[in-house]
Amino acid sequence: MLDPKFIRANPEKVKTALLERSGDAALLDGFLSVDAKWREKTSEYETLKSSQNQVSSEIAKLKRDNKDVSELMSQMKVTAENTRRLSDELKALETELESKALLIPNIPAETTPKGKDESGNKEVRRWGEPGKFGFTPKPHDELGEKLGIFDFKRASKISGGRFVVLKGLGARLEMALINFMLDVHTRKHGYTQVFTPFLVNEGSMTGTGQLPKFREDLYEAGDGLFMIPTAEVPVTNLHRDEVLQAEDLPIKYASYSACFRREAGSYGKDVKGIIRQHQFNKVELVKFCLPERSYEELESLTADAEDILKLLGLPYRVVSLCTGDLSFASAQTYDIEVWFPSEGKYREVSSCSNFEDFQARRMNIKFRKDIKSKPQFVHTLNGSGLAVGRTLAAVMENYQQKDGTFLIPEALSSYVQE
RNA sequence: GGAGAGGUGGCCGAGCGGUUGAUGGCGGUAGUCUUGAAAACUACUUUGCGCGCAAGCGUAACGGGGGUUCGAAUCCCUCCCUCUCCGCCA
Repeated sequence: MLDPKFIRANPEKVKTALLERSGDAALLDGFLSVDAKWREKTSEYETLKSSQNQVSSEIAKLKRDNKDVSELMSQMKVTAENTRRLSDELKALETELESKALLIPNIPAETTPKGKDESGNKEVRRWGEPGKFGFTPKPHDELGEKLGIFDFKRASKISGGRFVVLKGLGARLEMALINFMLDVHTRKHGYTQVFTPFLVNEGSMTGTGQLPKFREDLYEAGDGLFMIPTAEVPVTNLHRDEVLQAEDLPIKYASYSACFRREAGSYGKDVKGIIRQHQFNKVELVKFCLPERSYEELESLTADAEDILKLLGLPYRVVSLCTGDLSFASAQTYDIEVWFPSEGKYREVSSCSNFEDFQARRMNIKFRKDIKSKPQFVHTLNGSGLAVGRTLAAVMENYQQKDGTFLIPEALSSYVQE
């Protein structure tokens, strides 16, 4: 959510930003007109309420002196009627205003490249050289099925499409990657590990921005609960409605979770392999930090995620998403893409974003500089560190041998030893 | 799932429907005293929103929502959450 005061003061700026990220400028006009009505109604209501409060306390005094107040009270019946009516109108406007405000996306950072879609994204850097194979490299799903470590058939029997069963070394490697990533982030990069519920309530989904706009992407579990599409949701919401101490910032969490996505709009995309699943594992990095430091923190968070690929020896590149490709809540995002030899291209394994105070405002997460200063919103960031299934696929493809087996990267060897 | 108890300011904890934004204590901040510290004493110590250049004024908030009333932390309804006991269960 954007700051209403900022929107009022800079309507043109917000409009430009909306158009850049292919948003709807009518959203803004709608917000502003309801906002104007709301402010007018607010002052009308508060004025009336003020006089009502005054008379009420007068009645209290008179009553204590045993004076007759029946006439005053019958007069006040009318006033009470009016304040009730105004308050109802005000509430309706508030609801409308809130629902409009929740649909306005974040404003892209100055440093976010301008562009209308994926083609406007800017490559920032590359690391590693794609390996040379003396044969045609095979896709990971083919390797996995041949080796008996992926079972798509049985997965579709027990669950359906876009699921996989990992077996033997496949299952072992998946867990190994999770533990390896968590170890690196906690021991080397200083994150605190958290393990959270995979089901969250509606308030949490609204806080991080999945709701109200992206309900169709989520699995609803009933009883008001939703299955998380990423650990970002429970972890960022950990500090919802809290005032943090400035000296505790930045707070850095690393969290493993299974992630659940309906992939409603992706029919026909990545139907083979384990690239796009309804359920997948991910280690997520989340930070809460001082506003003036959030862009430095974005750089270091991205570097922390990249470090996993370096340690695994997987070639990758970092791409800065352009305004048109930016996700709803983000001000700036770096995608980390790992090399897939069978496709001859880089594919996303991590998305690292600075949300500035967009999520913090929705979740009411503040900090206090010192005891005397007012609380203000923190900045929140997150990024995958990394998507586990895709990393496993990349390991298999990049380390594959001519005979259809693959080597295990040195960094993982201690994690898969029997 | 059944039975009971409870949700008040950073924390603990009061609160006959009427100067209660809320007694008191702890904590915190500033000051007095002291060579320094402690102790003691004094004062201050919630946040959101609207209006205003500002000082400030107004309004709202005692788990959430609704109701009764001139007036609700206090009464009624409803939902949520926590705890205890029983049942069931990895």
